[in-house]
Amino acid sequence: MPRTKQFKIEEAVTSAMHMFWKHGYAPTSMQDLVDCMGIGRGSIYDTFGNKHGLFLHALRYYMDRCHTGAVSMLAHAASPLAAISNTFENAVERALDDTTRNGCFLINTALELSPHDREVADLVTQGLTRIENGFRALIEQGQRAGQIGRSVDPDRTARSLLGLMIGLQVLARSRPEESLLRAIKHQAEALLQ
Amino acid sequence: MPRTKQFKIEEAVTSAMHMFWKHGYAPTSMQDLVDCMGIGRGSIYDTFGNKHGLFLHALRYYMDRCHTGAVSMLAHAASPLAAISNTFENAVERALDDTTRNGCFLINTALELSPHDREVADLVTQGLTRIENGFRALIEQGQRAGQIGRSVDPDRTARSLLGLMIGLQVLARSRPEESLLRAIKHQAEALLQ
DNA sequence: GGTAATCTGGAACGGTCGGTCAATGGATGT
DNA sequence: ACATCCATTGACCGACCGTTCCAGATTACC
Repeated sequence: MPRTKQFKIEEAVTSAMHMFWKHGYAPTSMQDLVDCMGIGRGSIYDTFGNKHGLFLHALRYYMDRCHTGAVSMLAHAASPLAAISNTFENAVERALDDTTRNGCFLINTALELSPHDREVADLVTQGLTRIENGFRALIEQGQRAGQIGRSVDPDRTARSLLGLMIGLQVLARSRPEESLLRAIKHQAEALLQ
Repeated sequence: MPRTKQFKIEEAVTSAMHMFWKHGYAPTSMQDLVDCMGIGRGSIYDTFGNKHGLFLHALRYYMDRCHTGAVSMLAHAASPLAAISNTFENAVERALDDTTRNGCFLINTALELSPHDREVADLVTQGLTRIENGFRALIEQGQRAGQIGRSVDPDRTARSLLGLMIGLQVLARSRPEESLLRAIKHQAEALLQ
């Protein structure tokens, strides 16, 4: 009966995500989004409600993508310790390759919108907690495997790793010098001795 | 001959700084600034050129204030080790008191504008470098005083402390839970053993 | 092929944006 | 007292904001 959607929602959200990721929420105009998503204004409003709704979709999509990416990376890692190390190594390499200095969409959003936007803040908290819990689980696995010392406190160390990862992502966007990023990665590994 | 300025530039910049600090650059409108600074639009443009110029003034003012604050704090600290510990403790306490979740203006700005604004990026780099150098100097002082072990690498540890401090400030704005902030502070101290 | 349902792109909306400017006001030197 | 000159103000500007709406195109079912 009805005409079917002409665009792939996922592709549209992906384009919007990259736009918001690079420029942030406020500086991205609906016209920017119309241009980069390749669909009309009406279609955007019909599908996502408004700019804020579209942003939430983009952020959720980013978080899902990161989550599945992390899960598959973890599955291929040689050990829990290697998984953590790889996570930081990936972040460093992405930061050095990334000439557009995008950093991490979740963390960019945490600073821009968390204090003023409840819905976004909830998503951000959920995302950060997931990272923290991932680190903790890996530490505990590593300890059970005898690869990480029992003297390492899983709670506290997971939180410290989260702190270091956030610092890394902020520097990736604002001061992406290799020596700086590598020092932080090295420190993350040192916490697990 | 001429009429003298009716408002104190420093007070006006202070008001603007708090506005930008809380809301960021883009979401702060000139009308917001006119309202909070208590002077007319024309006076703002005469004195600071434009919105961007005013922002640079506000950021420079913030950095100077932080710098002098840090210097006086350091002068009163019992030791280099205590100075670093106090720096983190202050950050934690400010984050817990700060119900408006402002975080650190420099770091908020690093994420919002550094990739897209050369002048701001230069200021941010300078600010971050100053923090890093401050940590390194304190570590070296602590080592000379025999309070910090020789096994601590000043370069790498200063960079790690910078990473942890950034993480702390991001979390202050996005997820200010005491246990989280305290874990990071604790880790900062642990790096100096 | 008719028809109903939906998608689509763009014109148009009121509001707000950053920025300008002419008129007013007030302090100083004569 | 007056002339001078700058600070100050707020009305005003064109541009752009997010959002709405609609006319026309397209599709799936009868």
